[in-house]
Amino acid sequence: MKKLQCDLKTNIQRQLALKDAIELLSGKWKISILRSLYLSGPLRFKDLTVVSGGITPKVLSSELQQLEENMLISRTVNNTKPVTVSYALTNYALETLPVIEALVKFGLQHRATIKSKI
Amino acid sequence: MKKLQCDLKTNIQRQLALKDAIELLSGKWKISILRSLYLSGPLRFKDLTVVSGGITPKVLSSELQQLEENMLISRTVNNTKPVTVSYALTNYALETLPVIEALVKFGLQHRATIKSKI
DNA sequence: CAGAATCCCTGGGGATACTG
DNA sequence: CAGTATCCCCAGGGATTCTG
Repeated sequence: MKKLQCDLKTNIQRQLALKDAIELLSGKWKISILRSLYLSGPLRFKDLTVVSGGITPKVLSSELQQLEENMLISRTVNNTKPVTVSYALTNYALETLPVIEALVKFGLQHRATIKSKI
Repeated sequence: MKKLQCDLKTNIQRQLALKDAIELLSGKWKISILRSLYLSGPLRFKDLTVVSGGITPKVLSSELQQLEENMLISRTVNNTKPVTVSYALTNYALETLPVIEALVKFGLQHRATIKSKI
């Protein structure tokens, strides 16, 4: 009984945590952005528009701001001739790598099973 | 060079796979539904509305249909007095567990770090 | 180059009520 | 109970243009 209550409690905690995580990472581009930064290291605004493939500046700007608010990326301005800005993963963002890896793995499996069905 | 091209190619594959996975699991409730089914085993429609907490029948119905289309859940009708319907995870859906677990883990960490900041 | 400003628009999601 | 039928709404996204 004690055990059961404890389990219930932790499950609720986990349910809430799950919702939080989904909320943080929700959006059409955030996870792809994180993965790009992980693979390529710090990238500039323009690079991200290219790498992400098809995202418009306004939307990218929005996504980046949200990611920065949640401490998942850092923004640094470089004093170059025309000003450039670099975005990089924070250490904290490394915690999201397992999520991304799991998603990629699942996606690959899914593509494989789909292909075998056709 | 050969190696680099190969890496690029697999990265593109992975990028696409990632997009697919995100697409499949996108939605405000899908992942929570999957987790509930995983924890509790097969559940009926009504149960899912309760467990998910606040989802309306129309939306639940929509989410379930999409999940079924993607072979992540199965729908079975039981010949009971008033008809009942059970939803269960497919074997295939088990592949999503790492994703869910990773999300929960991240969510818990996030809550911890947030709490420590306040 | 890095973005802000504007305008637009679809659909995901919700509230409510109804049916078999 | 297990949904469908309607109606509704706004926020997430997008296209385009403009500025420092």
